[in-house]
Amino acid sequence: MENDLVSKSQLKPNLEISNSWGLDEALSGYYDSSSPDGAQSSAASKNIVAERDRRKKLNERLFALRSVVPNISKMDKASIIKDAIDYIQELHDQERRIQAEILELESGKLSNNAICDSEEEIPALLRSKKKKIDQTFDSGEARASPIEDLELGVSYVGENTVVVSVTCSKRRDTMVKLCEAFESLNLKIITANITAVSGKLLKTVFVQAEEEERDHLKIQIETAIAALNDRENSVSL
Amino acid sequence: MENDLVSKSQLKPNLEISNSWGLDEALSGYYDSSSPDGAQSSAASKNIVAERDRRKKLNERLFALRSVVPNISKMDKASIIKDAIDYIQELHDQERRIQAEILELESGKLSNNAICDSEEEIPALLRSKKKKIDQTFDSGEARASPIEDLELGVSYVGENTVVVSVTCSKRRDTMVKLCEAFESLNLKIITANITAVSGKLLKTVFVQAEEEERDHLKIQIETAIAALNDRENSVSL
DNA sequence: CCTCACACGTGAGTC
DNA sequence: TGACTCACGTGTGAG
Repeated sequence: MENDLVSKSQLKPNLEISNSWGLDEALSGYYDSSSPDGAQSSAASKNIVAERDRRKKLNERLFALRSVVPNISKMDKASIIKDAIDYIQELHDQERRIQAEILELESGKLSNNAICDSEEEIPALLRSKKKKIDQTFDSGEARASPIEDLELGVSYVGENTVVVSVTCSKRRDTMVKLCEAFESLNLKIITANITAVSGKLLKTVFVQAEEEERDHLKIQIETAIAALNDRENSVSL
Repeated sequence: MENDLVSKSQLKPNLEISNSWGLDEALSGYYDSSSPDGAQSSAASKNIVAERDRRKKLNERLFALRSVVPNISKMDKASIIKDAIDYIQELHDQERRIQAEILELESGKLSNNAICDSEEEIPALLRSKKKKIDQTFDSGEARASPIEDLELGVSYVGENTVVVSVTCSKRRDTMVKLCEAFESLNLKIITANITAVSGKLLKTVFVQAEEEERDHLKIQIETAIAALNDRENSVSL
């Protein structure tokens, strides 16, 4: 029997959930309502059908969520949520950049329009990814970055724990930016510590993660920091 | 017994962001694989623990989803997803309008005459949009979470050094806000350290200052943090 | 065989 | 009280 309404039957955006199993009716009328245990089972069956209903509603919502997120990698229940989270964060990022751009366009009104290269901002995340990569590459050479002399170490130390250590030179708001970068990643942070001493800034974060996530984590962090640098460049505060 | 991770936080608006829940996991009992019932229970317990793990992961994801959505009405599992859907759609709408606006601004930039003097250039569209952007942007990634359970200690320790220690509960972006508060004061910071552990946040700052400046410094810091909270509050619709 | 993801029924807890 | 949500353990089917 199909226990699963999400994986196979609803591969397309067709939203007909409908109950592929009609068992609920049979279950409710199955027991005798006159006997005392019948009353019990009646209450129980109500609970059952209510719970079933709740579960169905939750699934409907879940895959309604999937339908508003553009690129869903896997049909996995957890992956759907994860993709939604990533998508929202990307939208947030875009929003940030766009807002900066608008601010510039508004208050700037200067003849210099070099930064806004008339590239449409909203094409979607498919291109935004490309853009991000480009930005990362670009800011790799840019020396005007707010975060300088960056050194990033990501190592697995056992017990599902990855230790991330960052050192960079301390400038104004560097601390803030680093914190922002890490907060934006929604990691499972066990403990974090950041300390500034003699012009340097050291940050150590214990993250709960598998060993296999290490490389991905590192790339994530690099990207987040690069995005910060890029944001800084485009805003040119 | 604790059967649930949400109900407690559901009662009060107090939200534990980081995984206050993910502590227990070390239970993995090994049975002898040679004995038949041992194999049985081993398989069963494996299944159990796997399922439990899956459920936990799903909850974490769900809850991470909640953390990236600004205004969550109810802590309900289904409501979280619903709010996320609404929020994504809202962002989509906004994106669309902003794109139109940027196009308009760019095209108008060439034939500009009186720009940006006021909002007249962008009739009413920008106003609503702008408000929304500010709102979203101001709250950073997500919800408005003021700095709670604040404890502030300022003491002179000799050698022209004042030690400031702050403890508060860790919410989303609390770290960022605290750093912002301190950066805004332009203190002569000798060394600073901030660490997050088990839902709490501890910050220690060594400031070069005279003993007489102590009280003033304390008031300054209190004011800065209060200003952060106020700024957060003023976003309310 | 075993892992993964799921739906299910049930008891416990809340308002 | 009953109408809700939730976590749990279990059975099942796909890969």
